[in-house]
Amino acid sequence: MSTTPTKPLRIGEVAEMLGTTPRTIRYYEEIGLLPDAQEREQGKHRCYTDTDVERVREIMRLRDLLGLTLEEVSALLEAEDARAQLRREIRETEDPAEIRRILEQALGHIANQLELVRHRRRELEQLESELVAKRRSIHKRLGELDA
Amino acid sequence: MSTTPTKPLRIGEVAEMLGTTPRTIRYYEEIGLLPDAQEREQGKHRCYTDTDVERVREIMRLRDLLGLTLEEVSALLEAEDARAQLRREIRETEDPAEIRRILEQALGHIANQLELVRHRRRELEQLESELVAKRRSIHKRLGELDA
DNA sequence: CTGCTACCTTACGTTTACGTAAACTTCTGA
DNA sequence: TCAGAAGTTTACGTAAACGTAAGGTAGCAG
Repeated sequence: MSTTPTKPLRIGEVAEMLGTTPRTIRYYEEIGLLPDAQEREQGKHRCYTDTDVERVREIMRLRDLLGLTLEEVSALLEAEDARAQLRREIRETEDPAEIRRILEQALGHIANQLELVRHRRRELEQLESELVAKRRSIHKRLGELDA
Repeated sequence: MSTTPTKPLRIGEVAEMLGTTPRTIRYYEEIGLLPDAQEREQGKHRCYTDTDVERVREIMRLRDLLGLTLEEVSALLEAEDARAQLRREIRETEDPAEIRRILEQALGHIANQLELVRHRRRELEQLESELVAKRRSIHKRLGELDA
């Protein structure tokens, strides 16, 4: 997945890629949504991998599409965190029971997200069909106007 | 306003029906999203018809599902406003050309809303399928763990 | 080395969408 | 009629999610 050693990105580049601002990314780091990348020394420039970029994109998507607060996003993203942790632990041939526990936990978090997403989608579909009905009604009246 | 003479509701009832607060409804009125119902005299209680309730519900839905600001909602709801205006004008057997103009305008606003809704829905579906993929991947790894 | 640009930290400012409090009034059931 | 619940106006408060400005630094091109 992240096995491709891509050139590290600076905060401005990441921001532009995602249609946001450096301030927003720093803010996410500030509130703990993003890890202080690469144990940076004070004053040094932040640099990001494309895995980091994906995480920011995911944050913004959950925020926008589900209308979650950043705190709620933080809770939901525990699944990603668990998977990341898993990748680290797997390298050390960890106890299979522990691996199973982590996987099952991630599964639970993903189920939560899916529930939210599907609920939202149903609501949107409802709204969409109401709009279509309205449009049809108007078209009908326009037709009657011609008669 | 509506043809069914339902018992007028007070602000607290409306709020509870919609899972919100009186303050929110007053706020919507304050910023012009809701008309100051029924040319109320200073200090008298507000009262609402079920048409009014529907409007508030619609506002909240657009706000939540599409993530719009109240100002943006206001712009989108011009379609409803046009339809309401239409109903008034139709009673006075207005010029058919004018009616057609209003209808076509409402049609445009509804098309706007539909575009927004559909775009959102597609994004949600994308997110949903990614989640399903992740889940499948985890299940697969759990299966391998058993082997 | 020099200069320029993007970045860093700190800290206060801003907008949206209400929450909350106070002092008073309108309604409604007994 | 009258008490108490619910409503009204006015006005200040607030939380989330950044924006913005100031004063200094890192990093790279030449």
